[in-house]
Amino acid sequence: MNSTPETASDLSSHIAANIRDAIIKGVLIVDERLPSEAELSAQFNVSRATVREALKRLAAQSLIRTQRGATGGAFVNRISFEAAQAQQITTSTLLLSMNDVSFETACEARFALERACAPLSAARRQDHHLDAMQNALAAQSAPDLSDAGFCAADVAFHRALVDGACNPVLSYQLAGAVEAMQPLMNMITFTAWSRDAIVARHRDIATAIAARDAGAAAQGLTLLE
Amino acid sequence: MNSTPETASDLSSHIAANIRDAIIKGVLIVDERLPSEAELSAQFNVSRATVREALKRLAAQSLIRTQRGATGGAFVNRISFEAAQAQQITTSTLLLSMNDVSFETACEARFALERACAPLSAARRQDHHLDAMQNALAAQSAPDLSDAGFCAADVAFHRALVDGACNPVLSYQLAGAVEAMQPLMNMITFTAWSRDAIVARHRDIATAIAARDAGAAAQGLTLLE
DNA sequence: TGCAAAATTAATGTCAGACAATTAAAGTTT
DNA sequence: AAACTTTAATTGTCTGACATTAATTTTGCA
Repeated sequence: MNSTPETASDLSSHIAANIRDAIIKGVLIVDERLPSEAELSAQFNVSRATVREALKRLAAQSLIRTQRGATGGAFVNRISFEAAQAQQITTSTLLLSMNDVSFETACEARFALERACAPLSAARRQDHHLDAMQNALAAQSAPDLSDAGFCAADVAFHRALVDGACNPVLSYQLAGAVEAMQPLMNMITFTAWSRDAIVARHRDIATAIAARDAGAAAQGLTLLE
Repeated sequence: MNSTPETASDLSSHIAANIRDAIIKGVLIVDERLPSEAELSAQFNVSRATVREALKRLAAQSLIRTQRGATGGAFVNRISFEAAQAQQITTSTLLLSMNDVSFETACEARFALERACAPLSAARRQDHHLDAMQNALAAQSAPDLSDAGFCAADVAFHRALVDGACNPVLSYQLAGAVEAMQPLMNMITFTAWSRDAIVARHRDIATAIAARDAGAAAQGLTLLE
């Protein structure tokens, strides 16, 4: 019911909250044009500069887009999973780096979530998901790969696994958890041995997913943890 | 490595992206003060109004906060799980309402995620989590409760279940999935029978979590789906 | 007439300068 | 020493102007 506390005393916060609520409640629908900045400033009885600051706030949340020109203006955005994911990844990453979350806590969350989508992924994965996993595996097997590169390939592998569930809601929710791990992992130095162990587990998981074997996939994830 | 595409040609987008990257890369650390608006406008060679629009964009993402007065200015925010959750819930809710995601898809995601944290919740739940579940159960059992009220209590129950895992990362990620379901559920009319069935399942789950029985909790969630 | 070029118009983007409001710190008085 | 006053720095807001963009209308000419 409530959208955001927003007790700030700024006029621009207030106006942004006002318009945001209208979008959330469906008073303003997707692709509908908002009144022009001049009209808004008249409606809210503030200057155009203040209205603009409010609109920039909304634009930062991808709630609106603006277009210049005669028929331009601010339009309600249809929030795409893609845009939302990008934002969520940024937020999740900062969240972990700023709140000294332990590697264990983050790992635990990630693996719990991934185990949840392993059965779905085993059931629904398509060829391109398998290809993506194989590519990531190949990348991780390169002997002269940097730690950062290894981690990046690791993230790619896990994202392919998650995307294999073919559920956009799941992919969206998990993208943050998976990607946000990367900086934490980058702080770890992988020995040749641990790399081999990880790649071996990944190989097991990929095989299980390819064979549509949910149990084996879950088991592989458990061992990886 | 990359933070946001941000190919927009606005100066304010550009400046916001610039500062955002500095925060993400750790050039600007938590609680550090940014240069004043006047200094920033000199540095970027733009007007103060443009700098302000950039700062409002960052404020909308909770990346900075501003303070007035002599020693005021813009400061890098430590993003709290709480604030991030609130934003994620807003985004998730809009995402579902704007992209005609089917009730089934959303449900599938939610239950998959919840099953993932059931074992952790069984292991770590504390008394106040159990209390929250019981309160939600009691609310849901009231015979003259509106559908919206029933859904709200449902959300409260599931959030208590998730929070029982005592993993802030997990709670953060799942809050969006759980809360965003509410508007979708509100469109459903529950018959007295289906309400009783749901409450019975919830009771089973609560009992299982209280008994630290992970298997029974997972089973209860599966039946609920 | 038909079509291309030019003018018009309406909107956002940017700028400059001013003043109001707020807050911490320095200074002054009792 | 404590309470009050002044000062200075900074964000918040307003006004009015001009630049830029892009759709629409008008004009001019073949």
